[in-house]
Amino acid sequence: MADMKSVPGDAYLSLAQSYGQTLYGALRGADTARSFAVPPGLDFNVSSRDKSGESSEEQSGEDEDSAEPGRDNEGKVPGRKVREQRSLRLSINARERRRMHDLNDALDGLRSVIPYAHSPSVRKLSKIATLLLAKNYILMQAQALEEMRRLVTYLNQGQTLTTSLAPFGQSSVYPYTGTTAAVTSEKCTAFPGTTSSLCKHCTDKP
DNA sequence: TAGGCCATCTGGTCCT
DNA sequence: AGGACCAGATGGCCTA
Repeated sequence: MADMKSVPGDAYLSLAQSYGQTLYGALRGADTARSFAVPPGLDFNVSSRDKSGESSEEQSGEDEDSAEPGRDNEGKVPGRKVREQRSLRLSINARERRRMHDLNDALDGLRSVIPYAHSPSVRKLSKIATLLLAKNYILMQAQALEEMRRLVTYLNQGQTLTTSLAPFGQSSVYPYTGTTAAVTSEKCTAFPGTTSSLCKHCTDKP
């Protein structure tokens, strides 16, 4: 929570812009549809009520009335306050639901850009796996970028590779060992279709 | 059947 | 006051 609050305004804006692209996006696969499906047991509060809007909320208010037959001095509709509270609660619930759907849309967007097998036969990444994989992917990209920078610097120092070039990272002239290129071909065991260098399970192995 | 994952509800807190 | 965010609780679904 503190982390969220500490995000600089500009960063938050840029995040929000990309976030808005996925907001209410039309791309909702089968998995997403499953995620949005309302559990049968929650139908009372969610699906039927949200679809019919306010009228259904009033119906729940009437339920409250029957349970609470008291009448105030002003002759107001019995349980009106209860009904208002119920209505407020339902609107808060709907807002929270929408927020979580937006969060899931963002996670889907994240899944779509990190390298793992996106075929239907492969199980969708869990939320935690998505975040961990994304973090490792970012770290790996940063490492690769740094390595490329060092290579460019090295080449700019006047060294010419006159001899036949060995595959990247295995050159006898280039002093830095290519870790990323070598590792990325290995497959992860925890997340099928993913390279092991992205997976904490694999990278943590001794 | 236990455990993992998920969606939803709910009450609390903070911010505008 | 209303909205956003968060965390805990709860129950459903799926898989090993």
